[in-house]
Amino acid sequence: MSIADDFDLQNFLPYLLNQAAEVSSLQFQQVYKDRYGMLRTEWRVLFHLGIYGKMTAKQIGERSKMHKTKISRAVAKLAERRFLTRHRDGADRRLEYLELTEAGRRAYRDLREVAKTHDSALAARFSEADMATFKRMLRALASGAA
Amino acid sequence: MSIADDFDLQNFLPYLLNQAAEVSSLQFQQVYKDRYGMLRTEWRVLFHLGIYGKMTAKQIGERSKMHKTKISRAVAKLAERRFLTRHRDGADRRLEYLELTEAGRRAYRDLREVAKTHDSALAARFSEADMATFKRMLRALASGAA
DNA sequence: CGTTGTTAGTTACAAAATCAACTGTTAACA
DNA sequence: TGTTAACAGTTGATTTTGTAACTAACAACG
Repeated sequence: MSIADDFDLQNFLPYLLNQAAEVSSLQFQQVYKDRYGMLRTEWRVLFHLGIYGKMTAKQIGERSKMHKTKISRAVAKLAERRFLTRHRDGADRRLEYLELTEAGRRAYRDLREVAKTHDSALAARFSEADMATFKRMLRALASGAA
Repeated sequence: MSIADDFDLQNFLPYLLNQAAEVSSLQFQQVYKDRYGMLRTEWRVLFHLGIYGKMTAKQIGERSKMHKTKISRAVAKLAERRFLTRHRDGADRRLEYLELTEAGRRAYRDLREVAKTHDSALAARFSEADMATFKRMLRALASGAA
């Protein structure tokens, strides 16, 4: 096996996907990190609330597939920084509705524009048809179903 | 922004890539974790040595783009478990050549087969043409160049 | 030589992710 | 009701990662 093994890491999908994901996340990461001191989990929660409006931690978990402890901690930090507020449900007091404050909405709108620009820059490197195929396949892989 | 924001996370490339990468890594992760107690960094180092034969930590870093501290720790664990050996270069004693032991080669060959099977299963879900486009785009994104 | 800079790799400390156990609440049903 | 199970969310302990500073070795050049 020493020299010239026939297996190629650059063709192994999980490896390749991870490398592409890492590289493409980096630029955007610098923005939310430098500008708002956020973590990946935090901008994700922010975006979910920005896009869908008021929702519970549980619902965010279902949509994002993030583990509830990550969400709990991200929510705590966003609340601490006054980007969101929490209200208990009157009927079922286990539930807590999360909603962005005005500051949170401002941050969301700002980052959304950065995301759109970033996405366009990436998309511009490929044809529209290729990009459509690409996203369709990513969604299929992300959804998992064998 | 509350309801029906026009931005869609499912179209935002860094997010989508991360989700696809996470899902597609999971099955393989379970194998190297359960079967050999390895971490992601560890199987990567193992594969580099399995594919390319004897090389230094620096060279692994150049090929994999992993940070040298990750590699250092992965190498330490693999050495501890007798999957690889280290020899100092006689001429330049800063360099350390890493090489798989027989046990390391066995683990590599085993995991390589799992990887191949896993990869085929993923590939089988798409046409060959789509898969070629997909990998070409992933490589372009991974290589970074704007 | 000897000083300064560079390189390969490691270690120490802080930040973050993961897993399990926990609190407080509602639901089910004998 | 009372007891047990299920659920939303939090907390704590452990593991893993990331950042910086470090050690040991070589190189360049006065």
